[in-house]
Amino acid sequence: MGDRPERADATRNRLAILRATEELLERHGADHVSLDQVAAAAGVGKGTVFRRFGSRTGLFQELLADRAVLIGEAITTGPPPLGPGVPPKERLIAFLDALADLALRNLALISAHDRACADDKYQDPTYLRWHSHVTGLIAEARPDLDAEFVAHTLLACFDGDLVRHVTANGGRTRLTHSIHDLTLALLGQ
Amino acid sequence: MGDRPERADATRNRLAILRATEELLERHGADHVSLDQVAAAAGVGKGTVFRRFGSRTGLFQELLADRAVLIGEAITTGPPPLGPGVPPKERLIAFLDALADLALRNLALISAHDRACADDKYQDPTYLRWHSHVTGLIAEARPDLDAEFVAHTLLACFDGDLVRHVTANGGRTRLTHSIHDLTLALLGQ
DNA sequence: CATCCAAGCGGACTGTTGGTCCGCTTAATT
DNA sequence: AATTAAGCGGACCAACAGTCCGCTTGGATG
Repeated sequence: MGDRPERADATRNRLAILRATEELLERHGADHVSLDQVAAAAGVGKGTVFRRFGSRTGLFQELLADRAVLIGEAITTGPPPLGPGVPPKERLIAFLDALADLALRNLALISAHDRACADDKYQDPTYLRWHSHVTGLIAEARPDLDAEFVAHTLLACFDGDLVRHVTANGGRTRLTHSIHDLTLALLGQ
Repeated sequence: MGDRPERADATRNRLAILRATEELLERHGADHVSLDQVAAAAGVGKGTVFRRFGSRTGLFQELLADRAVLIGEAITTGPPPLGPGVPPKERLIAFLDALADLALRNLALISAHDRACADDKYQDPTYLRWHSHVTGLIAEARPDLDAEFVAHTLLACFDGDLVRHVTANGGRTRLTHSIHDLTLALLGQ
């Protein structure tokens, strides 16, 4: 394919946009971040943002994908318990712990991503990867359940608003404990 | 309090707005329904919509509250298994079945409501009522779990997009069966 | 029935935002 | 140095939530 390498200025701008978006998300809430602001903060024109990311949704998807790279590698080729080689129950718990960690460290991004992908949540590559991983583990541990459905339900635990709401009173330990208990109850024992 | 009764024209317009909203939701998808359209379809001015419902969110909340009245009565004062008088497990399953029914009959409304309440999901009176009901039943059946958290998770099964996605391949029976199985697994057999 | 007035009305108007367009600039290649 | 397509930026557009205010009217009063 004629996939020319990215031009130097394009690379510079792409990184500036991603960094600016993160910073704005951090500073203002998950809402209240318009693409005009992003463009201004990144020191580029609005057109540049849209040419590269296609849409608001695309921007947040790519940003989340970026933050999810490490987990993605860990579950496919990393060592146990995230990587293969342990019973599904342990592996699922390890994965959910990792996700909780990611969610807590990127709360604003998660919320913004949720809202931006409201329509086509089931098209987002990152979500799909997570979903298929969880589906596989559930199918293995509890073949009697509708693994796909349960996987969606489990991933719903990381909804930005829910995470914020739960940690707001109970802190991070409440979140991880609750998910832990929920998962064990689900998988039986 | 000086709560004058609603003026006749106000009543007429309120009903027209609610009916128009339902019809537009039905016809077009959950998105693609602007309040300008609603006002036009109802044959009233835009100001009238906002005076009565306050905001887009308010409109969808009130519409959902309307559709949820019957279930609300059934769980507080109705006969078992929705009303009191049976073990929590049965009562929870009956409630979730009723919700699934409601969701399936009002899919577009549910989606629109979800999106409109994205910010303050935990302020919506209808959601709160459902949540506290489910929380109570779970606390009774499984005192070892974080009932509030699990209740949020269970109610996430009725996310408009998830319902659409699941019923799209598997139909209504897949939805109810999956929820059924999930609940039983959670409550321990 | 005539009068009155506050509740109600409607639609023009505003501010914000996601997304588009197109003439100009520049990185990279020759 | 010349060439050219990839990239740029910001003016522009359309859609939408929400506000405002001068006009209308339901219904209460005498």
